[in-house]
Amino acid sequence: MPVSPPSLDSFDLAILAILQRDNTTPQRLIGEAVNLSAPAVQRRIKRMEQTGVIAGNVAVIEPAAVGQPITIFVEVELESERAELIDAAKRQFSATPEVQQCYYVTGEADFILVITVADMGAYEALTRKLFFDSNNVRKFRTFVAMDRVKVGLTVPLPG
Amino acid sequence: MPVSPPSLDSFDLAILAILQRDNTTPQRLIGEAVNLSAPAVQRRIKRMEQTGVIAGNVAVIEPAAVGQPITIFVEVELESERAELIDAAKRQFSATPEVQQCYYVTGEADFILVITVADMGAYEALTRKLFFDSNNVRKFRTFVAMDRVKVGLTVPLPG
DNA sequence: ATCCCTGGCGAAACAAACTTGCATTTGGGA
DNA sequence: TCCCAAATGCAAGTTTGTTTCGCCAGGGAT
Repeated sequence: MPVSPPSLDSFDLAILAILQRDNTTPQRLIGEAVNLSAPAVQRRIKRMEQTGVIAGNVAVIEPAAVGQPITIFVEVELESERAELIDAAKRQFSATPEVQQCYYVTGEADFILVITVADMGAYEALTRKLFFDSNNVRKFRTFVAMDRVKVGLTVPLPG
Repeated sequence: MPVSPPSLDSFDLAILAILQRDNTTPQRLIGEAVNLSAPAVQRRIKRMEQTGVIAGNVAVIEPAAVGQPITIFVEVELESERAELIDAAKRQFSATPEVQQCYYVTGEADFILVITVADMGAYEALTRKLFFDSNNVRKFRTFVAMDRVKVGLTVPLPG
């Protein structure tokens, strides 16, 4: 929830570059890296958290280690694009834990989903629940990930 | 870098569920939530970090706040699928900062990319660099995200 | 030009969380 | 039953993060 129009200077960007790689970095070290005192770093981080520049602080879990070794992409095309039905789909996808990411897109598809499952049986069950039972899905295309070459939420930062 | 075959019990899973939502949660509170002492929580976290169950701890940055408001999906199809050329593509995509995520997939495409850019001009320049100059890209399909409905790396946890 | 006010910074005191060592308990196997 | 290994809880020590304070620079009004 953004609070005010943030304007980031090069200090903020340098701090973000460190935090999006490892947010357990001590503020003292961040300060040394960007030439600022630790309290100044702390103030900037707090402000960026309040203004929503920093959306969250999370641990990244290896899916394979918790029994979800398969990552699948799905392009979903709806029958009807009525706003009401779009919203219903958004809500359903958001509420499904196996749906790790969901984007509403332009182009030949309406949604793109990133799904994490234990095995293909689980995926098959999920497709039935999400797509066949929906009555508003015209078709969907499945891409199974053989290699998670690059994974993350890292954003390129200017400077 | 996994060290040993990890086996997670329900305590570990409960801890992970908390950390992948907010890894700044004090260990004392985690302990209260899962009925364990703070040091026990700390030991388990450390072990999961060493065994690679926890792949990292990162701050999530709002792309729009740092001048990268556009998210784009790209399906890439190569001319040749020789292993050597596949590897070259993996390396190039990995090394490109705008490529936030890259997966090597089965199906009608070879790669799926998640790209973050400032504007469509930047995307156009990137396509030229990544695809047209490559001489190994048969075609690619672009999907521009209108709504990032659900974003994250959260993994569904049993229990 | 001076005064005042606002915002940011650095230094130090303070509080909280993290880490470590040790005794105890629990569970399995001989 | 006895013993050993692993994990837990407790308590102390250490690091980290947080707050408070005073200082300095920039802007606007008098």
